[in-house]
Amino acid sequence: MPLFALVDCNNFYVSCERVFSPKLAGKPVLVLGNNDGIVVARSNEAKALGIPMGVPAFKYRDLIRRHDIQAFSSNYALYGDMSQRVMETLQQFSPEVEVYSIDEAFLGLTGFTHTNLTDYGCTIRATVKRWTGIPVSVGIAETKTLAKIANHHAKQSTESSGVFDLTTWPNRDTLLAQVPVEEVWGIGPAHARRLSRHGITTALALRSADDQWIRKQMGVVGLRTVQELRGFSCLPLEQCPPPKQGITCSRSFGKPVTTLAEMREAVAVYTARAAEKLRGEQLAASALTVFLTTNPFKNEPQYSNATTLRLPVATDATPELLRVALRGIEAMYQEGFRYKKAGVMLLRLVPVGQVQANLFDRADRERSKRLMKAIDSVNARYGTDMVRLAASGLTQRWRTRFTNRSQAYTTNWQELPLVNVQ
DNA sequence: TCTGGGGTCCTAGGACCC
DNA sequence: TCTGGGGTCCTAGGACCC
Repeated sequence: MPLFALVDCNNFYVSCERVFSPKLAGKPVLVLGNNDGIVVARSNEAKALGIPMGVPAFKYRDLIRRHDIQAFSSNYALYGDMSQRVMETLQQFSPEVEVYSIDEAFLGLTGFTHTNLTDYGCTIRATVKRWTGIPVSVGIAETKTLAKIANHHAKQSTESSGVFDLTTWPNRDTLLAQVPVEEVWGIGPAHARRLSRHGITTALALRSADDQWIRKQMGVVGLRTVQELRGFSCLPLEQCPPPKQGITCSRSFGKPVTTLAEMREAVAVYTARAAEKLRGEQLAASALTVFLTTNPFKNEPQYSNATTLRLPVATDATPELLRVALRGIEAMYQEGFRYKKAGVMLLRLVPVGQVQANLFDRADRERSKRLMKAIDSVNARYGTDMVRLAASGLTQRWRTRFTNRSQAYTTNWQELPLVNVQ
């Protein structure tokens, strides 16, 4: 029988901040997303004060002040590095580890029959905490979907102390009856609404749903979820991540954009950023999508559009991608709207070494490769956008605001934490 | 003033092929 | 009155995830 553990970091971004600011322990803490706009992580204390996930921070400004809640800008350099430390620590506990997201990993425990799995989970938890400072929860079950539920239970219940083994739990049905259907992995708002209209409101009810009906309503994905709830594993461990299919860079604007000149600048900045990521992954793009949209939350004229364009030859050079992206945005841009967001997606990615040449290709690819390499290394050393194309403009407008970002404690020599020794 | 960003997979339908 | 069947590829849209 297959067996899985889901190891999930508790309030991950907040926990990363706390590792380097221990005085935040026990206090309400938030981490905010792009331009400090919305809440992307909350400590338990902040959850208890009633701050939901994903809400705009400005709506809770009074509450934040009243309870002296610490609100950090997000610091992805720090979170990415801390994540890597956690994932490396987990490697020793199983030969099969799937890094599922920045703060979660599935461990294959199939064959660990002579181990007390609850004890094992406690060892994992204690080791990760000691080595990285990050608290985690561990859920163990026969399928990934059930391991998710077990993990959720481990986090919520006080007596499970962060580890929960569903395989030895005597009254599974009682537990599944307490899990709302929308909390099941793979059931989003749309499915949850449809299911509840048919009286299916808990994980237990979903488990006993009719296969034909599920197949028709929710496709094969939904059917897999139901089978997984029944204990039949349909979702295997994916140990080597599949190659990336697309690279996106998009942003909401701090202030609405109302001119084509500004829109061109924004698109130029996003294209440059996406192209940088592309080169970092040693990939080239053969197609590109640009999109723009107005603010759907506002009661004003709405317009959104997207264009996909092909590159004659797959490329990773910013100037080439930029020419195409600007052509796309100019074709779509309509005067008279207040634009809220735009973005660029690089698609049909191929490894740089395997680019198919084109008979009519006139570009000097060697030269542009050297140019891109020079720009990337200058920017890596002296800071983002130190060197950039003129189309990106001279203002700082398109840079994300971080009013309260912590230091890159673990990835930048200039920002190492200092310790006073008496 | 202020409502995220970056992904994946599946399905249906159209175009096209023999 | 009769108007194929089977296959592939591509795209757009919808659903989900963290």
